Amino acid sequence: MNKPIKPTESELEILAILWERGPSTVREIHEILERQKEAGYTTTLKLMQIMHEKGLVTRDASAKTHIYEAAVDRELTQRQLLNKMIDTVFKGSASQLVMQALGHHRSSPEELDMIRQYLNEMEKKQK
Amino acid sequence: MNKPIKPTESELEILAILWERGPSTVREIHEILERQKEAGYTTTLKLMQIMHEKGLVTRDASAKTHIYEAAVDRELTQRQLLNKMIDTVFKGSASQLVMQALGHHRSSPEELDMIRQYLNEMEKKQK
DNA sequence: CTGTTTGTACGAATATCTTCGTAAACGAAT
DNA sequence: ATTCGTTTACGAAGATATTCGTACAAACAG
Repeated sequence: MNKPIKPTESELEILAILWERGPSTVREIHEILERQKEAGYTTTLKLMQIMHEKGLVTRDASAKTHIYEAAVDRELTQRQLLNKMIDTVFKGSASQLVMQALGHHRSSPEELDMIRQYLNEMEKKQK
Repeated sequence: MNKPIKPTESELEILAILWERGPSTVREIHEILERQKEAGYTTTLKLMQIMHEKGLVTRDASAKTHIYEAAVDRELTQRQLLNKMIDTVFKGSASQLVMQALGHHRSSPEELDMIRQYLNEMEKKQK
């Protein structure tokens, strides 16, 4: 079993931005981060340096302004976080999580259709 | 907006047990906890005392052996954790979370049926 | 070249979480 | 009453996360 990726709250916020934008400078990340929460520039910098030490991001330091990129796979991270959550908070029942998620995060009919399709495919494959 | 419930990892594990068992003593919780992870008794005790300070649990201290009970609603907590996760890690798309959850946490056909039913009901109500 | 801006590095203060040792209180058994 | 096992209270150490000030380097403007 691979060691689980366990980013902290703050690290996750940065990862999310990196996943969305692709390779970015500290300043770019910082500016987006600032919209969501109060933060000093060096704070963001330090966080990203730590993430680099931990291997959560890679960086290109060839130019003066370094460019950071997510080093952990988005889907893999999502999956790990979800599984942990299912285990602890939903006593192992994924469907309970699914219903809870759908119940309170108003989804469009299109999204619901997509999920329905997905369900059908899953059932086919299971045979 | 109510202040979000933000239990730590360890606190969540304890809450999960309390939700499952209902009111319990420290020893009862500790014994279950021990099956999942290494932990000293006083460690569990301290955690639950802190949770009491934070208002995550209530306790009946009338007898020598105190009895603890979850003070935060299970569904509400689940919802808040999920919403946060959807926002940060799934860029706001609940359906993406749903598919990710279903895809990797093999669910039984019964569970899938339950979800399908749930989807239908949701769509009806939305009209 | 000199001063200003923009960036990284580093270290330290602070906060929060986790763990556990030790002591005191209590009840039950001898 | 003394002892023994169980429980709570308290405090502190260790680990991890968060925040930011300061120093130094590079690029840039004049």
